[in-house]
Amino acid sequence: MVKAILKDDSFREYEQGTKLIEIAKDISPRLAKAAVVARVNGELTDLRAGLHEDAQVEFLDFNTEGGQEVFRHSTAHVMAQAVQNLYPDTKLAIGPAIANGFYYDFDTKETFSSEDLEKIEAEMKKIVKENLPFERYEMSREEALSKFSAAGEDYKVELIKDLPEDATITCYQQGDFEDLCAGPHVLSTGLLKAVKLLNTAGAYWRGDEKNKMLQRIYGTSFTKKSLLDEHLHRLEEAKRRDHRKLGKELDLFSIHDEGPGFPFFHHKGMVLRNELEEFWREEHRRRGYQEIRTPVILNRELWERSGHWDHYQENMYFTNIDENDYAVKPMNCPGSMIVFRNRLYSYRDLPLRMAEIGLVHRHELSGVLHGLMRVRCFNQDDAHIFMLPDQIRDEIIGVIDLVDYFYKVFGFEYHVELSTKPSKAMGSDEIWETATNALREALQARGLEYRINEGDGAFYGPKIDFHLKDCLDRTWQCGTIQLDFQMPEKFDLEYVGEDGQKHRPVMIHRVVFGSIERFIGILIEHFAGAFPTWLAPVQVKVLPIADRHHSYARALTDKLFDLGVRVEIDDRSEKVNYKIREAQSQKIPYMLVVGDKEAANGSVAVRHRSQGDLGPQPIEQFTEGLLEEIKQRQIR
RNA sequence: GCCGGCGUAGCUCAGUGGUAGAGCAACGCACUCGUAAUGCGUAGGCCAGGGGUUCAAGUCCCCUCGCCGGCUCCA
Repeated sequence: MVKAILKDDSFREYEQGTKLIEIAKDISPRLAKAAVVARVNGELTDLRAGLHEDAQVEFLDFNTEGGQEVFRHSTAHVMAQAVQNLYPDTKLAIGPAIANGFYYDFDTKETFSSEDLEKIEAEMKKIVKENLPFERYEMSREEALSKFSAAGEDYKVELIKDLPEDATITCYQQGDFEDLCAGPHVLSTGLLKAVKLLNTAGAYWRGDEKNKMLQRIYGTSFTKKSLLDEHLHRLEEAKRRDHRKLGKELDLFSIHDEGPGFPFFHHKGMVLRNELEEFWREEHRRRGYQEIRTPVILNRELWERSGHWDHYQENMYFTNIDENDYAVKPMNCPGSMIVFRNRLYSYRDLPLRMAEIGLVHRHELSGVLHGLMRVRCFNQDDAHIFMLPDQIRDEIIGVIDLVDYFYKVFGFEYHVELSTKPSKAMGSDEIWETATNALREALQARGLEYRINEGDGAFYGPKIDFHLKDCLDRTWQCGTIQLDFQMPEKFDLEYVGEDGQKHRPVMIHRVVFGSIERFIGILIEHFAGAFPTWLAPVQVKVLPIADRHHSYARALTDKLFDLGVRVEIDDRSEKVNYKIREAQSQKIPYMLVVGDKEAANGSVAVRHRSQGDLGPQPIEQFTEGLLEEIKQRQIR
């Protein structure tokens, strides 16, 4: 007999080898019905597998992360089967579950059109209807190699060859389709009731652009059609929040063929942007930063010295002045180096926090441009902190606090990554080790959870990245903290220490918004264009009901204007309903309807864009509340 | 840059080889109105750009540019 120890620490005994699905049924038929996969001693395991020793046993349904992943992964297998049924000469690459679904990469002469996706989906439905069991079996390395090379599955052969010598090689089979797979899988295809193939895309084998480009099909699946419909509906809703769409509708910015990747900011976008910068300056002043501004174009020698000429050239733009080579800055740091070196600092001056909102240009591949999220010129809210080695930890913690404070003001949730030494890097392994550890310690001291992003550091140092999500849950790097021992060396930076000797300072590069453009993109999608009042391009719209109310409405508008409120009046000969509709669709926080009653007693009828009609208020009461809301930067 | 899709009025989109359309927006006139669209009228297009096929091209083919979804890359 073996013990199955359940989540509540109780246990049940079964004969050795009892299938997990039987155990689930024994506990509760409902549990067995909902279960997608089991977790045995922390390992995801097929429900069909037997329990052979005492173990912690847990059953995961579709509502768990692991359950969903297994469910989607099984759907990917069914898709691969459907594709091979319809297009027999297709070779299979890989097909994992991803955040909201799954994909599978195929090598085939066919180019899949949307009609093909429908055909494949129909074929998948057939396979689901057949309710084929997913069966697992193990095989030796040789057996696996001969099986998959005989089948012409070159990519699988490559995968097998890369498995460690002693790895257990497993295959899963449903019907006559089998695939190399570590598993686990759901019991049978019949569970995969609601499937939708979403789109196709090219993807390099193993993500390397030197390799062949494969065809990837993305899809998603759910246990019930209603859940799938809900998900598809959410996707539609998300498209309405797209910053590119809202940027146009709200007249914030535009991007033109005349400058792909170079956004034009319109007046309303600039108002928003200036508010962000004002907030930024206020907070940086408070936290002991000074502000500088350095040129956009600097000569070749500088970029050679900084290492950008060697390590970053393919992303840079160049020009020639008086027969000398110059480059347009892709980063602000070399400019800051020059400012630091401009005079001699004492250890008493450190840490020196030197901020710059700097316009940088980077040559990005045309295919990656995306609204304001990825552009070819953007403003970084940069800062370079020069410090003594023993100030590193506190300074990093200070920046982490700053980023956290900023993101909370906007109500953003974020996740953190620690990126380590890339292949194209300057400096010794030891220095990288020290720098990476300093970042890690700061994260731990602050109790922040983080992921390791191997090899994704900047060429001059490791970094902590702060990622935010857009309307489709795609994540974008915004804030970053990079520790740099290289630049001070390259630029021969020095300060005079307590001992009267010259010493090398350590440096942090950091941004909070990251790119102001990208941050605005995130901001637009996060609020769906309904910005907090302090950021709203127009904060109040005054709506006179008829022409005879114009003078009262204008006096009111002037009064608000004098208080520093961004106010507009809609004095067109239109009905109030029409004016409200327009103000609503512009997502203006407050509409003040004024007619006979208001003009008579000096009041305003307040309408809030999301709370609706708030009724009449004396003007002073309204302005008082409004100014307070703006001052506090409230989200409402 | 690579794979696939797309490009028609300011915006959203119809238009399957035979005279370029609608709604909204703009402009004009009337209406003076109480919490999400008043009515009537006017104007607006080198159908992304270039080349080709055809008696005839928005429509079919080729090239270029741009956009969208991915890959790769990154703030």
